[in-house]
Amino acid sequence: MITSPSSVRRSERSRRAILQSALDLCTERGYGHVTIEAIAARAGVSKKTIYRWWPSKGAVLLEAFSDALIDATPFVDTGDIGADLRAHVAGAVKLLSVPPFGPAYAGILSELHHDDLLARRLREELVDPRVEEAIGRLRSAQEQGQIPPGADLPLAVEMLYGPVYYRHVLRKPVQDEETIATLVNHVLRSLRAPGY
Amino acid sequence: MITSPSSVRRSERSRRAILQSALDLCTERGYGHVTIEAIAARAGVSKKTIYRWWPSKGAVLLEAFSDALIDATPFVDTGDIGADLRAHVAGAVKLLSVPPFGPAYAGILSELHHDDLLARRLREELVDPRVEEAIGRLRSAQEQGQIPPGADLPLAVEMLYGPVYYRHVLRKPVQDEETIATLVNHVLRSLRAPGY
DNA sequence: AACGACACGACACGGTACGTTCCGTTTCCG
DNA sequence: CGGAAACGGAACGTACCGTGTCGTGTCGTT
Repeated sequence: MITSPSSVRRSERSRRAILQSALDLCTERGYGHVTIEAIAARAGVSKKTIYRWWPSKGAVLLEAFSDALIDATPFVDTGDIGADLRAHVAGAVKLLSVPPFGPAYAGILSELHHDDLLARRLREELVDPRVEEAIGRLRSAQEQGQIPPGADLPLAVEMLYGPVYYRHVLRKPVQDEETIATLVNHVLRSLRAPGY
Repeated sequence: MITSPSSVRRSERSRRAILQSALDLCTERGYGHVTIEAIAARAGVSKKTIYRWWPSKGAVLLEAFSDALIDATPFVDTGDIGADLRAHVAGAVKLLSVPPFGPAYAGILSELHHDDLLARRLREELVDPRVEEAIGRLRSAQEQGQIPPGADLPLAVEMLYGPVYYRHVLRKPVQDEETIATLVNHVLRSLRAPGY
């Protein structure tokens, strides 16, 4: 997320304080009260310093959220694709269910429509790579015979992610473990079943 | 969407001018430039008049968008559930692909995180009723033997809507007809296939 | 060790949109 | 025909935006 100067003289202290302050504000007062001015005040930092390294508050939160999501939803391979997908989706659901990460991601998504740069960054730096990883995990299962050869793996990933994140956008209560398991099972079934 | 006074003396002329101006601004200048002040100026209306009947600009656009979506995606029953679902989803995709409705809906979704009232209204007045209608259409197919008796119909609806709308949020290029057909087929397969 | 470049905190600026209030006018119900 | 209510217009203070300026301090360079 580092933007232009990319200098070695950047203050790591300020960077951490900014990211942490942004998340704290998100927890305590909600995304709507996360403003550049509030972040600067809480972090003991000049607004100029924030604008020097990030183009918007969405970009600040994307950097903070991105690390958390990657940690919370690793792509493991235990050999059981069903169990692995359940654990993966459950990780995302759990992360989204607790402040500041749920509100932070909702807020980031809410900026996309008027912030082309942020939208591109979210896709290129977070969504697309993770979709690729998910496809990779499915392909591995495919090679082990758990998924038929001709299956539409990219579509499968969308059918997994789509409901989870769209529900988050609509602010419906998050799914429980059983719902996740049912979703994963249905997606896998749709790949295995004979053509329509 | 009428809020408090609910008076018969309300100016229908102003109401129409406000809704149309909001959509026009969305088309011409983008959702970001749709402000209460801009709507009022274009509609030749006082800001007070807008605030009297709607709590926010999101509520104004929701009223305008809601009518359009309901018109564009009817739930028909030709007896072929696959064809009907394809037509239904295609209607939604097509509506979202053209201004002002695509940007308008993205903008409405972007307000949900800081506007509890708007979120509730969207769910109660648009999303939930349409989910129910979709379930109803699936149940009809179920009674005709096109879908097994024990199928999880609510989940099926989420698997249909989730990918379409989440892609819209992420601003990925909209799906083509073939992708829609594949999605519908997979969802129907997941209902028909034997348990995992 | 001295220099010079650059990130830093601070503060002030004009601009925009917010949501509210007041006023005088118009419209329509009773 | 009288009065209540919605109306358009204008102005208000507040909040945050993104930018500019300035003096300070801290690093690399020589």
